Amino acid sequence: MLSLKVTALNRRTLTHTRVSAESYEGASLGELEQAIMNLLWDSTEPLTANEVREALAQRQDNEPAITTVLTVLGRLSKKGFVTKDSSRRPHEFSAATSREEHTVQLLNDVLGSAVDKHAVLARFIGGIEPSDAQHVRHLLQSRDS
Amino acid sequence: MLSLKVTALNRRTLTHTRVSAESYEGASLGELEQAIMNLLWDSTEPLTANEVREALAQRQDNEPAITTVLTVLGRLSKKGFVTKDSSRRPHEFSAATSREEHTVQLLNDVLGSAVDKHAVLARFIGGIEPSDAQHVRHLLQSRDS
DNA sequence: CGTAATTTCTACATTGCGTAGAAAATCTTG
DNA sequence: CAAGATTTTCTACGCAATGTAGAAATTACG
Repeated sequence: MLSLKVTALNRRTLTHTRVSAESYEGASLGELEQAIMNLLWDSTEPLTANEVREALAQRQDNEPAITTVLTVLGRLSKKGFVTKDSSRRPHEFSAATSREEHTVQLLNDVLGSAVDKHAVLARFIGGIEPSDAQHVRHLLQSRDS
Repeated sequence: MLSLKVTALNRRTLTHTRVSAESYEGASLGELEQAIMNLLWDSTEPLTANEVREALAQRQDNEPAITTVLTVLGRLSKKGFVTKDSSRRPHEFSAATSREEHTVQLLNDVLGSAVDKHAVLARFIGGIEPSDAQHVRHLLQSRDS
């Protein structure tokens, strides 16, 4: 997505124009970013920076400074993963998309990058657990047909 | 490098349960890394660094210095994506796994990181193209028949 | 208004990748 | 075998992303 256009410029700009290649990388998050997204996904309500911070501490991870939490939340906002409600006083943050949607996005990005989609699907389907296979069968039945 | 030791100490402080969606990040490659992997995947024979370099030039991409190619090949080796045959004089490099295997690995990593696998599969299957759905149907039939 | 909470701004350290020169190892050839 | 050519390793830089947080600005509250 974002990465593709820059690639073209890369030829001229030449050296030192670092670009994250694969589209699914754009969706890959750092450790703290991921941890925070998990909190937001797990919460039905939006969370404030302080609530996030406390939740992180509770989880026995580290307890980052509140500014750290805000910085990361800001970056996640900029990336479109988080929505910020600045109208409320302690600003409230929530996940922009559901966890499943996000995961599906990753799956589609990966599959979309496949040269031979059929071959990939073949191996993928061939390798999933029986219960999952059964599940997929049902899904396909109740799909469009 | 000096930094390595320090890094280890810092890591200890930050230690997270590096489980979650971490794994597929290890499989994400930079632009040049990806380009080189594609060359190796496209080639039936192992390639030398110079062959890789020339192929990159041919593809109208840039023509990196041979040392650059070797550096990247070395990194890919270290990551396990590339196998190096040092017994032959210009060392020969080949992809450690097939492109499909690699893609499937990515898919499984993503799916493995899913909290609610069924929900993810539901959305995923629900969203694929009809032709792919058909393909998956066939795959499932001939699966554990 | 003044203090406390909150948010933004700025900045530093580390890491991964693209990049490649310098130096070392190895090969080729006369 | 020596000297040049080729190949490989070592070292290092620039830059972007991320984790980290202090300083400063903003806003809320008594």
